[in-house]
Amino acid sequence: MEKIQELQEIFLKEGLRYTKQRETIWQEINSSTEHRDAEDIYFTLKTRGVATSRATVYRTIEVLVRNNLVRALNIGDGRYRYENKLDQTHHDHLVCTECGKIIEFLNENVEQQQEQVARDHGFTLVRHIHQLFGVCEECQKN
Amino acid sequence: MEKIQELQEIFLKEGLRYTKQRETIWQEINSSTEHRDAEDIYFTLKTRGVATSRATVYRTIEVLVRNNLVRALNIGDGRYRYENKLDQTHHDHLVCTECGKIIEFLNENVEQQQEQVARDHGFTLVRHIHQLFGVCEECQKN
DNA sequence: AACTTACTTGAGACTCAATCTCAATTAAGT
DNA sequence: ACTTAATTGAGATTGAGTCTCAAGTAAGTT
Ligand SMILES: [Mn+2]
Ligand SMILES: [Mn+2]
Ligand SMILES: [Zn+2]
Ligand SMILES: [Zn+2]
Repeated sequence: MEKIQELQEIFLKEGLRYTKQRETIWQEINSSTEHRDAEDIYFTLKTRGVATSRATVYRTIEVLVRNNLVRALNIGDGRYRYENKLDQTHHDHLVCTECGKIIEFLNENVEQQQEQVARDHGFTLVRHIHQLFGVCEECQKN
Repeated sequence: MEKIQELQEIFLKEGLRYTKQRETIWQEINSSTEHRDAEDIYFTLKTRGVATSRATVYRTIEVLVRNNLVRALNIGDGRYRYENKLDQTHHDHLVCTECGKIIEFLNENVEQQQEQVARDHGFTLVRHIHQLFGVCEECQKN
C-alpha cells in the first residue's frame, strides 16, 4: 500500500519515529470501514499476534486523528469510535438506538447552512458534530 | 414558581416521592441559562448550604432529563452539561474551542433536512446532536 | 400521635475509558 | 558498532459516573 508513504511522512513531520506498532495500528484501523473503539482495536491486534499495549494504541490513535488519517466519533456512550479516512469524504452519522447500527450520510444543504450559522455569529467554523439518532427499518419491525 | 406544580406531578407520575433534595436540584438548574456540569451543580449546592450528595444529584438529573425538564448536552469533552428547559424551545449549539463559550442557534432548514435524511434511510428519528465548533469573534482577536 | 413500610439519601466503594509513570527497549543518526 | 533520545508496555492513576447498603424520612394506616 502506497499510503504507507504518507504515514511515514506524517511521523517524520511530527518528529516521531516510524515503528512497527504505529504502522500496525494504522493498518488495523484501515482494514475495515467500521466504526470501532480502542478496546476493539487493541484486542484484535492481540488476537492477530501483533499485540501492542493499550497505551500505545491510544497514543498512536491520537497522532493519527491529529493528522487526519483517522476520524474519531463520539456517539455519546462514553467511548470513542474510530474510522479510517482512506478514500472517505466528509460525512455525518445516523445511529440506530436499538441495534447500534451506524449509517453514513452527507447533506450538502446542511453543510452550507452550518457555514451560514457560524457566519451569523461571527465564528470561524473548525469542525462539527452532526448525529441523528433513531430506529432503523429492521428494528422498527421488532 | 408555579412550575413546581409540574415538577411535583412528574414525580407523582413516576411513583417517586417529592423531596427537598429533588426540588433543590431542579431549582439550581433552573436558576441560570448556563450549560453546567453535574460537579458544578453539586458544589454550588454545597456552597449554598443545601448540600445533597453527588449520587442524589446524578440520580435526580436522570429523572429530570427523562421527563424533559432538563436537557443533557454532550460536547465531547467527557462530561455532560445540563441546561434548563423552562421557556426554552429546541436549539443546537455553537461552541468556541478557545474559550468554551456556548451559543445557541436554531436553523429550520437544517431541522427539516434531518427529517429528510432519516426518511431516506428508513429511520424513525428520535433525537439529534448538532454542534458546531469554531473560534468566536473575541477569541479570533487574540 | 405513634406505627409501619417502602422509598430516598449519603458516604464511599466501584467501574470503565482514558491517561500517566517509569524502567526497559529500540529506532536511527554518527 | 555506538550513542542517545524516543518509544514501548505493564500497571498505576484519574475522573466522570454508577452502585451499595445502612440510616433517614415521606406518607399512608391504625
Ligand atoms: Mn463514518
Ligand atoms: Mn442550550
Ligand atoms: Zn437498528
Ligand atoms: Zn471564544
